[in-house]
Amino acid sequence: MLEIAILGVLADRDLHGYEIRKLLIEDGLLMSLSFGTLYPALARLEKAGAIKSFLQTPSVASTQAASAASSVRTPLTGSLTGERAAAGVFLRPPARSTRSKKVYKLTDYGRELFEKLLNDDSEVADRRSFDIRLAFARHLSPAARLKLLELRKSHVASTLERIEAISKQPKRKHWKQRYENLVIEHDIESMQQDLAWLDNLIKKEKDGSQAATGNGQQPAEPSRQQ
Amino acid sequence: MLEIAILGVLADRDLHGYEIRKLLIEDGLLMSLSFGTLYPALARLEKAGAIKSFLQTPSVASTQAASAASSVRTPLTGSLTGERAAAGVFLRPPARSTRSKKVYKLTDYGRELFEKLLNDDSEVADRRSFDIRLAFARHLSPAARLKLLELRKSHVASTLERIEAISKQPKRKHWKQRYENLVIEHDIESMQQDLAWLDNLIKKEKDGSQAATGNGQQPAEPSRQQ
DNA sequence: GTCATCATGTAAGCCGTTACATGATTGC
DNA sequence: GCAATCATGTAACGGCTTACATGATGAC
Repeated sequence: MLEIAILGVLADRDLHGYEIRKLLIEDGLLMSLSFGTLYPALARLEKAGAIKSFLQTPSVASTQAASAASSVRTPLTGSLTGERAAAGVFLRPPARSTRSKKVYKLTDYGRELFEKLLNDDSEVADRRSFDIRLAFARHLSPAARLKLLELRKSHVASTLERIEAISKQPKRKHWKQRYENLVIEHDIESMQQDLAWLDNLIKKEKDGSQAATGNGQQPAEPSRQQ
Repeated sequence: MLEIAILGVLADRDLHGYEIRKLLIEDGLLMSLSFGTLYPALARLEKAGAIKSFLQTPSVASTQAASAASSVRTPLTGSLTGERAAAGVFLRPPARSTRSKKVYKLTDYGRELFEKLLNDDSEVADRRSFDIRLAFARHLSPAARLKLLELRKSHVASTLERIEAISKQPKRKHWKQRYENLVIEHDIESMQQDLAWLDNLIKKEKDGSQAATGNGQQPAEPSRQQ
């Protein structure tokens, strides 16, 4: 889930860890994200070959970056600090911080993986997962988008049915006042709202899709990038 | 969180693990609960002295049970187990299965712990935790109940504000169409609904409380039942 | 000079899951 | 006889959190 989010933001542009977290949180995609989760996740993704890091110092750009990425832990001492000192004088780059950062870039495999994860419908059950996938839905084909929404809808619908069945259990009849019931009734309301929202999205999606196939526009995937 | 749920159902009656799970799920308190979570949790609670198990076999009752429980902690009343033994013989217990089960009983300490956890307001942030505590709210004093609701309300309200701020970010303006926005707008709607629900509950709670102090009725804890 | 923010990590631990192991009893 | 359900557990692992360790830089 975190993986998708990371790959998703890196699909638009290269970022370092700290920035990724900031973006994910400030844009409302994740309510919170600790460094203790993020950095190991980045390490895992890099190890898997989905992303590749390069050190970014004010002057040194991406050519050297490749070499830095190879070593497990580059001694970023002596020469580097020297370069930085020199560079600081001339460039005064991203406004702030000359400190070396590890900037991550999506690899080809990473792009593949992103698409795969985005299309993997096994996790519609979890709202958080679904939300993140929907947030990146512009990277999906209209058909895949519709499938995502329909799947989520059917999941919510069946959960709703299950809970409605519970709330109608005979023993609940004389529990009307109990707090248990308040919770369940609230759950039901929430799901009904979710369902209505999904229905609405599905409708819009179908309209849009129709329009697109109708007039040759392409609202598909690559149109968004920068 | 699981702990509260377990203690909560055991507050009403003695149950064995399998039954606890069934109850918790069938009553809609938990969407799912695996044995791999439940049994270790029961073991932890017993080790902590909050619950105490005794073996229940169709005829042979708890004289042996006491020894089976081994007691890391307080050796509970012998008289209690005696009563059980007698009951087992006469009552022809739960109709089914002669297989030995470990029936759990809340200890005095367990009742204390339950109350403490129920009154511990540190976890209003998580809806699941809040829901479970609300479901057992009949065990709380009217004042504590109100506090629980108010705290949850203030949490949801501040989260809502945060997200509304995000959705109003200038950069979002020209993102109207983006899927990120759909997700956020949906979050906002959900929270608004939650807030309205909470407001309603709080109002009802206050009315009930007022009525009680006003006319001498006591809608405190036991009045709610049935 | 000190505090907030930027920046990257590690370690310990909680909470939960699935999968595995085991076996009795009931209903068909 | 066979499948479903009852019943209790263990092992391995996943995902996330907090707390810790470290240090540079910018703002006041």
